[in-house]
Amino acid sequence: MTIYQEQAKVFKALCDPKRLAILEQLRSGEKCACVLQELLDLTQSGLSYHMKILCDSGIVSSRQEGKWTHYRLSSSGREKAVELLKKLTTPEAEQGSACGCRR
Amino acid sequence: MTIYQEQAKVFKALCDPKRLAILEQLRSGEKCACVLQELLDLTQSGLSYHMKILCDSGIVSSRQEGKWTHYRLSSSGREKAVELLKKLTTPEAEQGSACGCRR
DNA sequence: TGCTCACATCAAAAACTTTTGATGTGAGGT
DNA sequence: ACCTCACATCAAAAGTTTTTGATGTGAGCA
Repeated sequence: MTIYQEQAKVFKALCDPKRLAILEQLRSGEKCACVLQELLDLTQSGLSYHMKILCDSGIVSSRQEGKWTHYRLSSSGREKAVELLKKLTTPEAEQGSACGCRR
Repeated sequence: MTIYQEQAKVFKALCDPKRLAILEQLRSGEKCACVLQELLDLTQSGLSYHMKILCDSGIVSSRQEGKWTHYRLSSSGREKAVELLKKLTTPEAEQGSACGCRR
């Protein structure tokens, strides 16, 4: 896997409308799989597929409680994603605390 | 087009390895199409296809100079993308300047 | 132990994206 | 006016992702 494919993973997680709808639900707090499935009208295996992609990307984390799986937004995942996005789209000279001084 | 599809557009731009390689080239400064094509060993129509996606997403902007097209990173595009990413992945309660006070 | 429920995994089909090679378009030079 | 160069657009093929329905797995309860 190239570095570009590795970096692309978190953005792939964000580029499907159903996954964005899942994230919107998680913004209001932790939800278990069966609740998400019902709220978003997804099939069971469809939800499972999308949750795997979201968790693998790091922006969602999960917690088991008996038979149930609860999902929530991960703040460390968010921070990593934001940093990566900035890194990929900021000109070299401007990175870090851009100062503009000559030295 | 749903709001989710609209929001997904900027992340779609970021989730292809060739487009990430193009962004990396643009980080060191504006480049014209023919230079990018040569540096990244892409076909002419292939480059054109990817540049359209990058420009449509807002993270790259272009400038004509006679027959040549020059591409560069757009700082407003970057800022919008970062804001959108934060918005999509931050719990409702935490948004804005999170304070934690009771009122 | 055996049953059920919640979720994961699988394989095939459907939907989408990217690549390729051909052709279109418009700026600039002769 | 005509030619060439730089890039855009197109349509078909190749590749990838998503959906679907079936089956697997492991926790908890009778």
